[in-house]
Amino acid sequence: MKFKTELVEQITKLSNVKDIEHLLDVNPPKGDFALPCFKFTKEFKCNPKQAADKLVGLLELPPFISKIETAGPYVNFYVDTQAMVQEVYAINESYGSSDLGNNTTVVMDYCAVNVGKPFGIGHLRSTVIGSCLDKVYEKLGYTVIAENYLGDWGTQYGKLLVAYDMYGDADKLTKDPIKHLYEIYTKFHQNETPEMLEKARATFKQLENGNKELLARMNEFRQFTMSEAVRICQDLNAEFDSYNGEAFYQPFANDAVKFVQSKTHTEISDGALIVPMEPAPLMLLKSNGATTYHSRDLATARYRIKEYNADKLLYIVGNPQSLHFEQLFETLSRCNIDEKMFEHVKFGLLSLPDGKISTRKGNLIFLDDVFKRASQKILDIINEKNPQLPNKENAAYKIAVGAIIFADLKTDRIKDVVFDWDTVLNFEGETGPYLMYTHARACSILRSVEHVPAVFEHASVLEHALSKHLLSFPETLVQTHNHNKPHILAQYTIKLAQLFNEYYVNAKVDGVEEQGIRYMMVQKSQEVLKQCLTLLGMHTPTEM
RNA sequence: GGGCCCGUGGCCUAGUCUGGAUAUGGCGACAGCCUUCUAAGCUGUAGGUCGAGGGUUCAAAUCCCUCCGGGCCCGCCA
Repeated sequence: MKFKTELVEQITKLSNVKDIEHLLDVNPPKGDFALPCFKFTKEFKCNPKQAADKLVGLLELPPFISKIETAGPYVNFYVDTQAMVQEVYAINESYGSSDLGNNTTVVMDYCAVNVGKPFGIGHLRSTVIGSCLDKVYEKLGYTVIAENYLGDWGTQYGKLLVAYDMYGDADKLTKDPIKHLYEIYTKFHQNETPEMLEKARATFKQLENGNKELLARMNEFRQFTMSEAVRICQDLNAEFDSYNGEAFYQPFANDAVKFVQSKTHTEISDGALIVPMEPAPLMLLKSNGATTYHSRDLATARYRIKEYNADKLLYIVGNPQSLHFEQLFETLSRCNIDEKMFEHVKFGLLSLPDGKISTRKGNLIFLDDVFKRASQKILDIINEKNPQLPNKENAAYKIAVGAIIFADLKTDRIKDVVFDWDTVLNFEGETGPYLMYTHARACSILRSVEHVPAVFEHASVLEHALSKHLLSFPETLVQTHNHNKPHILAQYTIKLAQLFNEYYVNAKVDGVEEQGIRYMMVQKSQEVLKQCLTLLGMHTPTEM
């Protein structure tokens, strides 16, 4: 915010105290900005309270400061409401955009669906976090390449192929492919014997050796999986530039192994080729010579840097894989690739009230079912509150998706989440529907009230907090980007909605003297709210 | 045995990076507010040893150490 920047500049001039920008409290108990003066005592040779008084005397006040006062060791600054409202007036559809990214290219790896497995609520986290960061980075001037790194290689696909041989049904496969594959895969695990496992390994080996029949079948499974993923991701407003997965990168794996061998020390351990490191070595090749998850990831990283000209790679993958990525990044670093290029954007585990989710156990919750139940409940609410709303089913679905996305993005991604239907089906308070409803309310005013020019002299205390918050949107985006944490934006959006609703009930727009300025505040609030929702991957209904 | 993460009112949660004034909101509970732009809203009340102990500091939810509780991970799955 320009007010903060200018104030920091003025304060910085007065002493050698460093980093005033961080010292300045932007959300103090009194005023708009507050400066604690403890750090000035040495230079000013006095106590903190006297330092505060001295600073007030020395400071050349910028014109937008309407009041300044000391409170013990603090200096409190009050920003003139009218000055802020004038800044708000300048908000437009490119508000918050910047060239921070300077067109550097970031490859984001998220969603990562597995062939033959349904899109469960577990994949949701990666997808919504990744998609939000994708959009925020784009807005900040980065070129983002989103890759849905398909899980389609490894022994588990030997299992899937064997399972299909044993339990597969062509009719069921055409009717509901993903459910059927999931069924037979679960059945395989329930009945698994050492012989079956051996057969799965052998089958995968044949797949690796290029068995045409098996490859064709895998390809068929892959197509089914992808079309389902594309459909769900579309609903979630997540778009991918590539669906290259493990099978795609597999052919580059041996080259990657040679590359690592040429750059850094490797060892043979129990017949496997490893890069030794603490606390655990990274395995490049299994004792039978087969490539590993790690060698494919090394190949993938090299490919992305070379073919996509990536300057940065973000892996939006769950917490449990932390060690995997530490090992991967350490190895790349030993190969003289700058470690700073890589970041594991990790997130907490999603579990059910009765424990872990596992494809093998078959207790997965299908995302479609969550959408369905949430839509139904929202449809009931619409029928009760606004039965004449056009296209109700469609509206309910979009609101439901927004509710589910927001529930996930609202809290720090690092925290584990226990899936709970009551929470998911609550649409009041800090929820997606609350935000969308707030947006619809704003749109409703803009539709029904006449637009008249804003008179800045009508600015009052009512506009103060809302204006200040609107003006901190650009910093919020930068912070969201700095930490790769969508909840920073989500929390900002909640606060915006709260302030707007407060404004809504206290500042009537239609037919009052202040109509112009209030209409403008509603318009700008709606604009920023719309941007927030869009960046979070949610819809922006104009009525609901 | 080793490593990583989390712990904030009954429940969920912001703030921890970068120490600063009476710790942020929500759910649930209770009490109010629709003849006026959408009540999926707004206002108020009750509810807190910020897991525990020690240390650093003028100042600790925030930094350091120890411990406790929970989760996750530690080569031939990915």
